Amino acid sequence: MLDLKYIRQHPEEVKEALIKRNEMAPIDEILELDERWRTLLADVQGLKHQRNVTSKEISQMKEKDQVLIEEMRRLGEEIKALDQEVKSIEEELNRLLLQLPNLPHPLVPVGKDESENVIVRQEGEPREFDFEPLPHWDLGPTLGIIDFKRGVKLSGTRFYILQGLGAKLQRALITWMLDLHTQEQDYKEIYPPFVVKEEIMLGSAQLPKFYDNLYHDVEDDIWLVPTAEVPLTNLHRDEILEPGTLPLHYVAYTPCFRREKMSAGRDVRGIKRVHQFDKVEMYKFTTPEKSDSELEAMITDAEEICRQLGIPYRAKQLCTGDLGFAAAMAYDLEMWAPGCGEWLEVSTLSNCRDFQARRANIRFRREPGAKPEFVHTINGSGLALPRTMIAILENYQEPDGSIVIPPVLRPYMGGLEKIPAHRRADI
RNA sequence: GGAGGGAUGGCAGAGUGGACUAUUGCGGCGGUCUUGAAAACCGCAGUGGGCGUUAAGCCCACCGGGGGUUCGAAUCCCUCUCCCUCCGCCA
Repeated sequence: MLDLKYIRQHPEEVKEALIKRNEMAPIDEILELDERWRTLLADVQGLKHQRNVTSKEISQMKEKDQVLIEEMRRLGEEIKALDQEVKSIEEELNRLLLQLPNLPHPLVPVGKDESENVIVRQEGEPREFDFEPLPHWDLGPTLGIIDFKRGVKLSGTRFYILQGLGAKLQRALITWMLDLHTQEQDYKEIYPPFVVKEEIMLGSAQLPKFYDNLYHDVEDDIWLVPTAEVPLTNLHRDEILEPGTLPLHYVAYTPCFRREKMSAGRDVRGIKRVHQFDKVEMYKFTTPEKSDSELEAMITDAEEICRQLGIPYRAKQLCTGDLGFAAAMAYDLEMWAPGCGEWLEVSTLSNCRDFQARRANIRFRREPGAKPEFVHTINGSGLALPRTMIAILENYQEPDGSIVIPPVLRPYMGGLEKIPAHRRADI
């Protein structure tokens, strides 16, 4: 959420920044409401002051003045009416503010859409194949490690089953990534709930805008997380962190649930875009002046996963037109997948600055007794599992159809070096 | 799921309609004393918002959330959430 006071004081700057994101923001409407709100608020506060003073006078009278009390009763009614009006303006104002995306960081390249993102780095040479590399949607079923049909049978389109060494490979990846982030890097592991309350979705800015993309249980009014970013953002909700607490680095493995209503018809084959997937997510709470460098550090941490897996990848800085709703600055990491022939987005790393902190009311003090300030928050995948699996299967495939297991994962696979090509007859 | 008890400031814990401008203790900050520290003593305190130039200052709101009664609510009523105890069920 943007700061209403900031919008009030810098309306033109806010408008221009949002135009860079291709946003039609109702800034004028907000300013108008704000004006009315402040006028009414001043009025009603004056009346309340009068009531407070007079009530005190009444309390000190030996003989109650019935005329005065009657007058106060009418004042009370007037206050109640005005209060309601103030509240309804606040609600409208809040509704509009919750729909405004974050302002782009001044250093973000201006661009209309993803075609204007900037490749900032590329590492690892795409492997030369002396045979035609297969896409994972062929490899998986042939190897007997992905079962699309039974996934659909159980849960419908865009669900799948991992089995045997496929399931084990994913589990190995999760454990290895968590170990890397917690042991070689400085993240604290969190096991959060996978369902959360509505206000938690509002706090990390999934709601109200992405309502269509979330699974919601109406009976208990509870929401399935689309990413661990949601519970992690809200870990310190409504807290004031004491001096010296920041930065905080967290990492969590969770399944992620997405309805993908907005992507109907896109990426329908394979496991690139599915309703349920696993992800290891990094998250940081920092001071405002450190958030830029902490984002850079997190990108390096995510790249380390790509590097150690030995998969060619590139880092892209997102232009203003492609930034996520809550992000002020963001980078994508993409792994090369030779089978389906595309760069797969395996991580988006974003600095949200104080946007989520303001929504979730997460603050810190610089010094004991100092005024609380909003923290900055940073999130990034490290990494999303299905796409990492795709990249491994497609990059490490052999002519005989087997898959070489990346060396870093072998200790997590019981020393296994290959997923063999032959499959068991009963599956 | 059933029955009962709770929620007050950083923490503990009083307060059952007007002196609450929330008692007190601990902790915190500043000071006095001291070579220094402790102790003792004195003083200051939270959060959000409006007005005001970004100052001084004035004002409003906040005792788990929301609503109500009243001239006036931490206090009375309704409702929701969460916590605790016991019972039932359960991996």
